[in-house]
Amino acid sequence: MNKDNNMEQQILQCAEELFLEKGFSLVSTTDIAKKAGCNQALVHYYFRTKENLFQQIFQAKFTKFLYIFTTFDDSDEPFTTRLRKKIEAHFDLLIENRQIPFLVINELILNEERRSALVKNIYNKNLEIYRRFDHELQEEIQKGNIRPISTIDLLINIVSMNIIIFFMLPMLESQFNFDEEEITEILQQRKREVVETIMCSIRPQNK
Amino acid sequence: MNKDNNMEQQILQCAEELFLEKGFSLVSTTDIAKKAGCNQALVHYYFRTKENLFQQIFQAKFTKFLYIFTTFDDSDEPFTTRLRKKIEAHFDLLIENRQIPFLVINELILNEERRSALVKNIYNKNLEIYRRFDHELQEEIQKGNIRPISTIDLLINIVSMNIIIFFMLPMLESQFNFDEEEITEILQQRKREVVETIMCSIRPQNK
DNA sequence: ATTTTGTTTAATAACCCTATTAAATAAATT
DNA sequence: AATTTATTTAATAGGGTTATTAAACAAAAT
Repeated sequence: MNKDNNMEQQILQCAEELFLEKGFSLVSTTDIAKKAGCNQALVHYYFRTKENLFQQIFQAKFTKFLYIFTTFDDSDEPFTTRLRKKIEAHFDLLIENRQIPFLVINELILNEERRSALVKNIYNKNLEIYRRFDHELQEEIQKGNIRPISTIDLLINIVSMNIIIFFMLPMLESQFNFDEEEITEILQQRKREVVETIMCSIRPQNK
Repeated sequence: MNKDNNMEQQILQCAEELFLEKGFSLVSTTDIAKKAGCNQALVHYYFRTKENLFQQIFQAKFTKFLYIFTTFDDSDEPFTTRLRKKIEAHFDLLIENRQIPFLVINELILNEERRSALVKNIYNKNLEIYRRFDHELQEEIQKGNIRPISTIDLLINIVSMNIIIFFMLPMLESQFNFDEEEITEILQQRKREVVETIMCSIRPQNK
């Protein structure tokens, strides 16, 4: 409703918030219109279908969700230092977008078509990055700096431990009544613990 | 529709399958009736409301989901052996109920009332078990057998790594076309990896 | 100033949803 | 056999949903 911020943007913005909160199916175009302050038909005028609108939002969120698979730091710091930073960066990204894990898991499980489209997309785009990481990791294992582990298992471990706390946030907020400050602290602590757990878990056996 | 298996059971059974597959809101009482082979009104006759029907199913699933929080093995094996077994038992339970993680996460995030009711219930029922586990773990840490870690972080790590693969199953099945046998193998391998990761992650620093 | 284009709304078609009602059928009890 | 009770169905109220349409309004271009 800002003067040069047009209604199309407003709708997109409101839809994003609602979808993140409740997922695709629990948000109606009427809800979106109400929040954006416009007529329900306008949502369809700009985006034609609800599915369309959702796609535009979901794609970007999914990339963030898989950050750990889709970025590569080629500075000359040691591997473990870079890995640690990558885990932290992923976690920080999720802190800024706390509902992403819920949205992604939810829609990916529920909607076969979405799954199919996204997986292919991401897979093709990031294969090269994955290969470089894979190569580096297996080299470190060869050198005996890291215990043997498959690249995919390690990445899955990281993603899983990074996202889990965000599934628990609604509980911490509404059941245990933590306030925003406490939640921030819990998240920071959890981040440290994930990094610690991962780093410990890849130490070679004989060291 | 079996002769002594009455329709009430049939409805419950079908509802369970559908809820596990799609969650509460994407399953209608009409869907349930169709699957059970009866009139839609009958679902309401036996269970009055859809919410009611769902509750009966969800409660049991939730307990399984938190198995790791709600069981205690007091055999005289060493702590780490029992921990390993507990992780495996939890994972095996999820193998038998693969959609539980999705259902639980989904409904717990979406529905404040469900959350509230269940959390209190579980919390009260299992506080004693949690305390015993906590006591044992911290004792092992004192003895230097395990690196310092909070009990809750350890349990969260286990749950998170145990459940994540079940979020990925739909993708493995429909996108990468793994068949049932391959999935079984993937799950077994993932179980081993989780156990390995956890056991490695709690080794004391100096060993 | 008027036409053209873009934005927004009210109205509505064509669904699907839960829950209830009364009526029909089947089973159990007297 | 007749009556009571339990099971099942058809019909429907009252609500919500997406998407489209035609009409109203505003802005830009001629």
